[in-house]
Amino acid sequence: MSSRLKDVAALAGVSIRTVSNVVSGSASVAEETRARVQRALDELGYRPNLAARNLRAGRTGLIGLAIPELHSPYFGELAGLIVEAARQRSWTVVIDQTFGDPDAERRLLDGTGGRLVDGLIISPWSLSPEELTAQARSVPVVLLGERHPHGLADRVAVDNVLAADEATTHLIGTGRRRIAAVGLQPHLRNGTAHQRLEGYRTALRRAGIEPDPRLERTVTTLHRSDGAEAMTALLEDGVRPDAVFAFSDELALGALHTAHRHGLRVPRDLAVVGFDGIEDALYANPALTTVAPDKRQIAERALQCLADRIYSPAAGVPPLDIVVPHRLEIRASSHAS
Amino acid sequence: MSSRLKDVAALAGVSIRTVSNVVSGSASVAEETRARVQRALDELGYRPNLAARNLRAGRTGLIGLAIPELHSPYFGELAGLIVEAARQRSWTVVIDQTFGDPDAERRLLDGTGGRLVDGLIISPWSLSPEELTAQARSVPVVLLGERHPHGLADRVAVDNVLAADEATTHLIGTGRRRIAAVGLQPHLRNGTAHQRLEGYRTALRRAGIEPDPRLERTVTTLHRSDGAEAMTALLEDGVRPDAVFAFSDELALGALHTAHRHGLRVPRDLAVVGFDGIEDALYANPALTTVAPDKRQIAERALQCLADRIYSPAAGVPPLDIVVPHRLEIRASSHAS
DNA sequence: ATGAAAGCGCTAACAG
DNA sequence: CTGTTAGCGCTTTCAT
Repeated sequence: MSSRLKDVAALAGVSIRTVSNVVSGSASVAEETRARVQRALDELGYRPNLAARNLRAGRTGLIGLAIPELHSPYFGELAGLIVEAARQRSWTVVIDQTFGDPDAERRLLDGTGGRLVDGLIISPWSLSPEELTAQARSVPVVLLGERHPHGLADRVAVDNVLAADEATTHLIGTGRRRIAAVGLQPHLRNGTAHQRLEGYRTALRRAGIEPDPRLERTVTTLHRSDGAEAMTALLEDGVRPDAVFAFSDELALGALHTAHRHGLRVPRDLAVVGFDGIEDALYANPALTTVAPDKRQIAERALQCLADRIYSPAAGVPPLDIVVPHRLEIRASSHAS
Repeated sequence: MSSRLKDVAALAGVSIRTVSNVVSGSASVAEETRARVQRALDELGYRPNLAARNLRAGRTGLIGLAIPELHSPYFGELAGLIVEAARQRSWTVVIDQTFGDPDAERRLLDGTGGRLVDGLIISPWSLSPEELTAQARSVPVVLLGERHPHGLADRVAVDNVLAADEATTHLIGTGRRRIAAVGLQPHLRNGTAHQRLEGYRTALRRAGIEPDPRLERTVTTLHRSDGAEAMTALLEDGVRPDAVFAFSDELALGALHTAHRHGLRVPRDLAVVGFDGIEDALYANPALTTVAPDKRQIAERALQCLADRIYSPAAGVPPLDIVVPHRLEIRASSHAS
């Protein structure tokens, strides 16, 4: 088995306390003693037991990251940035995938299953803002994406309404009139898709175009296959879109794929715009125009919020609602036809 | 602050022991007592302190997953599967990104920084097999991908030589003769790229084609941008490839992108095959042929190895070298020209 | 069926 | 500068 401070102390012929001091480097230790202890440390291959340290400290140095799924590019990229931002603050990240299961989201929020992490970053899919509010919270929480009406937790997100408006306005500016919206998710309580729809409709109306319900398409998930199916349905239903605004890049890539299969030329016959700014979008053929949230800043701000809550004294600070900037990356898929 | 067993016991008027029994549901408790304790539990919103439980148990229920980067699709997909497979075994995953830094890989393997996880799954990039062997190990380790010559840790991987041979043979079968290999990484000690190169050359020679060094291309990383650059270089160097076998799907997608830009038609003018079986490949335009490792099985087997090492009594079992199946997914990007 | 108490490995307050 | 010891919150052995 692995050795403990006691073993090292015995071997070096000093007290446990001295070994602890050498390990932590905190208090000063006589040079000769330190050398002897260090030798014992090396000989036994001592590794501190973090469970014990955590119990003692009352903190674990772990933060939870709860996202719907790790395999989708958006969440993969975001998770990578969060893990890195956490590491810079000497935190370690434990990852939970909720797959949009409302029970899983609830369980993580209310801490059933035990208190392990010092804080939680969660990107909720299935819980409504009201339910998010209702959940008891055992540690500081940061919400990604979802709005939190009564402000009981910090929140970091882009302005979805504005971003969708900009994307749609851009399409209108390239001469498109029959712009489909792909990505409605009425089965989820989550408000993100709704906000993007709102921005889309607002932009249309501003341009004097009345939103056509047949151009607004529901999807089950945000994956490429859903985008491909929605595109197929749009083409088969004969609603003749001249552009697609997809609520995720994956949906957009699926739509692009179907468009190619049907012999449509992008952007000549059909313009396509996505949302998320994933790496794939840049290398798609043609390169995909996308609304790119500043993911690095999302990660950074979320961790900053957690750090403030965890380390700062009182719980006096009111919940923050942090709006992170986004950029409309215009690429070949939405050039003028 | 959060409440402890002691607080609940005091409120319910029972001993700590009884509360613990109710929480764990292990020993039998009188129905009336249980109800009273449960009420106290609910009232105080008791959440077990996992650090304490871990210290007591001598295990943390955490396993480490160390991968070069989370944002790349292959590792994102793999990490998602591993997190899910771990959850089914009641383990939680903490993620480390090494970015291929040899020091980071060493540190994780030898447990410097303390013992937190019960086991470690690591996908090494920069350490040579020899170095991997030399590292002291504080917990069971499973290596993904890299061969471990002296067999001091379990290893799970596809047969890279065979898989590369198959991919190359497939390209030869479509009539290609000038097949470029993109993805050599001589600056890394890791042997994966070398194995794929070996399979590639073997297939060429079997078909009577002498490998042309000018068709073998080095990359810095396995990202799309590297694939795009390598493709540009291939075209500018005038070596006129009629096919590209890329050692990752990302490289292949980058190459595909560049090919399109240069007006080449895939697969007519150029066939492209990737490696990894990522989701993007299926939705690329044209859909990308790829060597797809059974990632679910990689995750499953890796966790099985850890479980055996962690729970099984003696360390008698010799290290396993598990070869996971792969499939050559033939798609439009490599159809006959 | 329940209570009392030891002890997991570590840090830090207290003593010397 | 270094030794002794309490105690973090939990599980479990030993008693009752």
